[in-house]
Amino acid sequence: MDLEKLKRLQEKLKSRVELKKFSSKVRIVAGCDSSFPGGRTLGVCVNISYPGLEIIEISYALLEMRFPYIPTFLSFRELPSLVQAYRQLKYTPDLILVDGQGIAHPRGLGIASHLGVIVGKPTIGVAKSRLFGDFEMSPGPERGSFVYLKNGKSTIGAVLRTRDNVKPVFVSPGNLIDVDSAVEWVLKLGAGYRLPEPTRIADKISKSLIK
DNA sequence: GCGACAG
DNA sequence: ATCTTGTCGC
Repeated sequence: MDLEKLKRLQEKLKSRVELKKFSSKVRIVAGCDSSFPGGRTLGVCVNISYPGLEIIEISYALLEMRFPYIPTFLSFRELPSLVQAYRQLKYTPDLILVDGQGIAHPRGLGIASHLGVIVGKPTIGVAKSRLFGDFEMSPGPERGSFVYLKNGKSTIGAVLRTRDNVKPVFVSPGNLIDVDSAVEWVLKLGAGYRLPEPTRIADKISKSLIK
């Protein structure tokens, strides 16, 4: 594998990322996540209703693993199965949440942005830990408080508390949405857990599907 | 050279 | 991510 070549591909795709206010009507939100049973990759996409937050449909794809885990190159490992699973969905979601970073990435193209560019839909990255970006202090202890993630002078995401006194998550826009709308929607899609329902359920299904 | 480093 | 049981706390 030629990482320098992949870096150039990421930089090229980054130019197709568009950050804008998100104000579409939302009826369906997809959650995407993957797991690695044996030497393979299991990509899972779940369509959830909004505001009901009920499961509408589930799709998945199991492929041979072609790429190792290398920080900042996560999408080359997880996207093949995720994109295939996404394309098998019967309904097109209005918004997609992905387990990982959006633009909060060294080259501005985390897995949520990469997927967003490929499918041309609004995406949000929700990660359980930090990859890139700086923040002065941690957010307040109560659900809803957050601090912005910065890259120099530009805002690239937020460290958001989704539950009282629980470790915050890292939210960043993937494509066709901005930081504030991303934070707003992650909170709207939450229901008492650290992770928003789309990603939490996708992760849950991904793990139980292995059995 | 050293430290950081999504899942 | 994955390997893995019970256990402390709200």
